[in-house]
Amino acid sequence: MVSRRRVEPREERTSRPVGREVLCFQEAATMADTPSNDDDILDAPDRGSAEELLDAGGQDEIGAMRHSTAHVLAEAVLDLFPGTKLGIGPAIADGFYYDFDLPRPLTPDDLESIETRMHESMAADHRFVRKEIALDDARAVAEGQGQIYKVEILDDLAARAIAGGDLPPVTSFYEHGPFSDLCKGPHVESTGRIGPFKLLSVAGAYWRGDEKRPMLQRVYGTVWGSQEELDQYLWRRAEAKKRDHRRLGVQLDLFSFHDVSPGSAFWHPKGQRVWRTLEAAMRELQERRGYEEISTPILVHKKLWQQSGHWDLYGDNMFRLETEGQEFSLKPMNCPESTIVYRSRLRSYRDLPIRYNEYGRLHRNERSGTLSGLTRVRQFIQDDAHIYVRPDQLAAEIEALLGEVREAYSWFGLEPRFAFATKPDKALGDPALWERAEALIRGALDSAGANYVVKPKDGTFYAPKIDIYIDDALGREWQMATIQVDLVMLPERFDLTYIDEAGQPQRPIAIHRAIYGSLERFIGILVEHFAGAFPLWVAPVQAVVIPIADRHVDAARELAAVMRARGLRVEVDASDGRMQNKIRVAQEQKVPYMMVLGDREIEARTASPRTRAGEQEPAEGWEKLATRLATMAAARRPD
RNA sequence: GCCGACAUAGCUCAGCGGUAGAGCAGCUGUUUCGUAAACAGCAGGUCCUCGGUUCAAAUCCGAGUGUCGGCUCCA
Repeated sequence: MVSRRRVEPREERTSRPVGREVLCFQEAATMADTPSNDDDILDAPDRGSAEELLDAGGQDEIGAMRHSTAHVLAEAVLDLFPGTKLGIGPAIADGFYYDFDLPRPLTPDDLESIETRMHESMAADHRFVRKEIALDDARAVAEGQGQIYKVEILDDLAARAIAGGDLPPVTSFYEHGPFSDLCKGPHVESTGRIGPFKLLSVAGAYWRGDEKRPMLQRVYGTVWGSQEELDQYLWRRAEAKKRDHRRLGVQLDLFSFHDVSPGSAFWHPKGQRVWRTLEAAMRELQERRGYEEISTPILVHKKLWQQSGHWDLYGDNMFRLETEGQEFSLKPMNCPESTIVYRSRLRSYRDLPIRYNEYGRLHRNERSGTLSGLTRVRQFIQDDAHIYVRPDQLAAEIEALLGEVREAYSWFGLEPRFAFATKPDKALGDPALWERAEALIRGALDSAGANYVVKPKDGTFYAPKIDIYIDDALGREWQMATIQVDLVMLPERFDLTYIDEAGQPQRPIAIHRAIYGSLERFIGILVEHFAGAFPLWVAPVQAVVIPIADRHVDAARELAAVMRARGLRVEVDASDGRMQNKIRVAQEQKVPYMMVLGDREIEARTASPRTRAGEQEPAEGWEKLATRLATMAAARRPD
């Protein structure tokens, strides 16, 4: 079933505030989010209409309040910093922002005084009054006030009105107290109706998102209907900070970053154990599903990238180097090289599908400002695979892939959601091929019964794709897996063929797929999702044996050996500390099971595991216990 | 890359012109303990790097690097 409703950005939850949801001004809204070159995926006959575009977040009450708070923020800033030029101030998920061109950078102290000033405005309970005004008059007013950004918006509005003839040459202002702002509304009745709020941060933001335009200062804030909701939101933020994988990565000794290689993780033994466990699980799935693993060079001559199209379209993101007058690049993707293996001999229609998986080390030269822990890196490894199929096999293969996604995510208790991303503006290949690929994907999604949304123009430059999203334990959305159906880059550019029943060469279709995506990123997300308390099967240390006194250490080592013989990852805490302290340490390391060993247990050769949840399980014989835990771990359950 | 902030012991942080501190971790000793922190002592730092101002710089200024919050980009 095709989701024919317009993809509604408001429904997207993201892990950070994204200011594109709802915008105050027509042009801003148009620029930010409206697909201009639509196809039948979208059914929005009224898209572009003034009514829709001007809706400033007031579709619901809380949106109207957030937007109203942005106005009060602007009032306060204008009051405290005369001469401030206003940008735009929309409602966003969980709050609002306003962009300002200020005489000097804002500090955290400024936020406090701005908040104070805002409280005054709210106490005064100014009414929000809507004023209709002719565009020309509005422009004159804005110009008189030196509000150059508003003038720009009004000029654009006027241009559209003239060009389209469908806009009344009238616009609206909203006034409250001394403040007036170009705005469609709606707003709450008065400033006194605004709930508890808090200003959160200041950040730079280009005017209209264009890096060639001036950088404005964006103030982010949050506002809620009740103190309780505000507190809950702030708690969620604090909780997210506690779960931050960069923080837990240090605490749990999983990985570190160093300035000798910005954007690339150093994996410590425990992190590497997590890594290898995930990799082994995926390899097991892949072998079971008919994949064959390959391995290709990291350092590759530019002619390969010229052939694939990366050199032109992706070159800025590639690390290049030169030797003996020849230019090479570190590979940013595995795909072009998989074709070399494919082409190493003639392929028959009977050979397909061919499924090559590869855990290749990739380098992408991400801009320095975008690097962020494990979620945005310059070096990473994907659980990557390239599948070559006949056209008649495509639908079945995609269905199988959707099944793989569901299986793999069930190991972590994650629910995948699907999004179908179509042709971007900057794309390779014949538009007819794109149309065909998109139709095939939609058909496969439908027959797999997948529930999905459509993301227009969000495909890669060589393929439409299915992106898979999950919501983590804090309700944050993450993009994870991707399935890309490539009729262009690999098959056409590398002239791939197979010989059909009639002895004629035919073009295969290539599918690029990664289910974890980058292992780095996936582990980072898992750390945050589980707050570091990995499921038993993933935990770097699955159990710690805790001898009560020194005389119990030998027995503890024996028990550990019994458990290791069952493939469990077990450590013995033979330190000088007291048992209580050893428990505390294991607890802080989020070790799933602790086995306290004293005279009683050793006598009976039993142990009673304490879980990290603080539960005490009944005593069990060593062999039985080891077998039980090993069975649980092998089941790959999400707890 | 751009805007802003930050960078002090392994970790978390204090000090903010007079030459470096705490807690935890580590080491040593005492303790041998029954389900989330035993006690004592010791050791540990080119205060990110380079340059400048100053009698004197961790502290003020500039540049660089890295990190963080965003913008932008994004397979």
